[in-house]
Amino acid sequence: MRANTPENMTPEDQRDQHEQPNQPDQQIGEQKLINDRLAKTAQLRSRGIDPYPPRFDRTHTTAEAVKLFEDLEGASSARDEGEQLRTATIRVAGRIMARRGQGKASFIDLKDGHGPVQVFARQNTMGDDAYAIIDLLDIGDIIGVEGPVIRTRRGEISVEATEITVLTKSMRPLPDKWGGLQDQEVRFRQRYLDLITNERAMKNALLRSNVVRVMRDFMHGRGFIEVETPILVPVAAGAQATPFKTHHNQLDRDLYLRIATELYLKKLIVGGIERVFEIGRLFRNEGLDHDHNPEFTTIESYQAYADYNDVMEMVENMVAHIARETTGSMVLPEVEGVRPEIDLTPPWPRLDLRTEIKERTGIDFVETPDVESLSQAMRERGIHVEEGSVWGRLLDKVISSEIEPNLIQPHFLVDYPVEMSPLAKRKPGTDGIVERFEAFVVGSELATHSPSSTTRSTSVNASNNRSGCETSLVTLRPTGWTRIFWWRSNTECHRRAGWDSASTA
RNA sequence: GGCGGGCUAGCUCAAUUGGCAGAGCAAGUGACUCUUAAUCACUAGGUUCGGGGUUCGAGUCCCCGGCCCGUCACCA
Repeated sequence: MRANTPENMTPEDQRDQHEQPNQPDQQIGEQKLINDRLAKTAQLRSRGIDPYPPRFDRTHTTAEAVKLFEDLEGASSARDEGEQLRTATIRVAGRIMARRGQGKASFIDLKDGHGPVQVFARQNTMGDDAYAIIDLLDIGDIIGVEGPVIRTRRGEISVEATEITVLTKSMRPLPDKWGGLQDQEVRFRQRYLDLITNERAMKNALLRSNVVRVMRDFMHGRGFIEVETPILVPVAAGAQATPFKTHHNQLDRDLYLRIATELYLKKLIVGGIERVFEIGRLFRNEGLDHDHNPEFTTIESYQAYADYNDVMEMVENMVAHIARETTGSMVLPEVEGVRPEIDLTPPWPRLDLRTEIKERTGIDFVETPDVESLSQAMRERGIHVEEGSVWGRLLDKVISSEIEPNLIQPHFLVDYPVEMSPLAKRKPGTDGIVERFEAFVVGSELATHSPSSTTRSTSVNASNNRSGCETSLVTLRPTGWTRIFWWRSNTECHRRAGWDSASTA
């Protein structure tokens, strides 16, 4: 819009015009918005107001303020009709999310960590001088509000301001109050903006904290003790993944960031602890996408004298318990267009791997015992065959592309061929089958009890350095093990719908 | 790494066949003492991701580069 600009002016001419003395305040773009706020900050200071005071004595959260009024309303019932109810004076604090001027009155939507509350500010309530501060407020500022809680004529429970205190003057505009912040990169790199703007981001952060707390309680309730084991390790053992490498200067020695917690937990079992778990970060130097972050959190547990049936029982009960404790139900509601309702109620079906593959694809891995026959069967069904893959790797591809995406409701796949997990416990009475399971929910892997070193064979262990050679010195008891992946992405991960969308419940 | 989609005002998004770069929110000024996506009037705000090319004329077409998203592959 250049209504005042002659059509034949170049952009340079216009810029020159902007810099002329009669338009000294002309600013462009975002800088103008910031300068407006700097000017308001200066005005606050000139009135003797500190725009960044050191503390504020809050008496109520927004949620408590609303409840305070509701309790008063409930107690006074209908007999005080006609008289406006008014609580005692309280003080709330939060960020200005929106404001609506109405002549010599204003409404401010205030949000703190517990939710929103409306502030109702009137000039004849606050007085002319105190009300004047309204003009110096912007969306994004943090303010403290003192006054009683009332219900406005239109029914909104509001703090009726007698005094407003600027706690933090904000310099940059917030994202659109209605459209919010959409750019995923900005959301992840400026997480604070996402938390301010998108209610779901805040809910997810709180949900995650609850998930961890409940998970921890669950494990303690089952007699597991929690430990922390080394993250900087001389040998990155316990999984097949590329580790991050680092160096300790004083020792002049290369170290690795752990790729699993497995080895040290196993040592604790050897040492006599019977049930142990660790929640912590693992680091894997590999590609990243929405399902894979180089650093991610797992819980890993070991339970002496247990087998994979015991561990499956634990996993399904843990997950269902967490869902119930954090969302109120073991059934996660449908997310439109993303996934159907998910029922986590145990027990989850145990699917025999061989049977499942046969039913889904027609491939019987017992009848395709070598790379050639399995590759042939895969090609016939249009499954990508990566040249040079070993047999176990090929079968893993069949599972991940044909079985896993279909396991929307929670399931366990059990009893894997030994070629896929050469170090796992053999299943008694079978030929070439190991006691391995993987749990799947919403088409992706949730937990595993698998490949390495639940065996107690020293010879096998000694042959595989990365799977825990040190434990081969002392024999491991029969032990059940699991590793549960969750929130592999540090950032919000919409494809992990099982956890993520629980927050929308 | 392959293929596909995208990058325009602080934010969310338009722009027909290549023909004057727009709107809503946010911001500024004014009106309004019960609004809640407040309303009304006016104002300002642009290196259309970067570079090169074709053209009378490029947000639009071509080439090079960057970044984001999706997908397949890799990886687990």
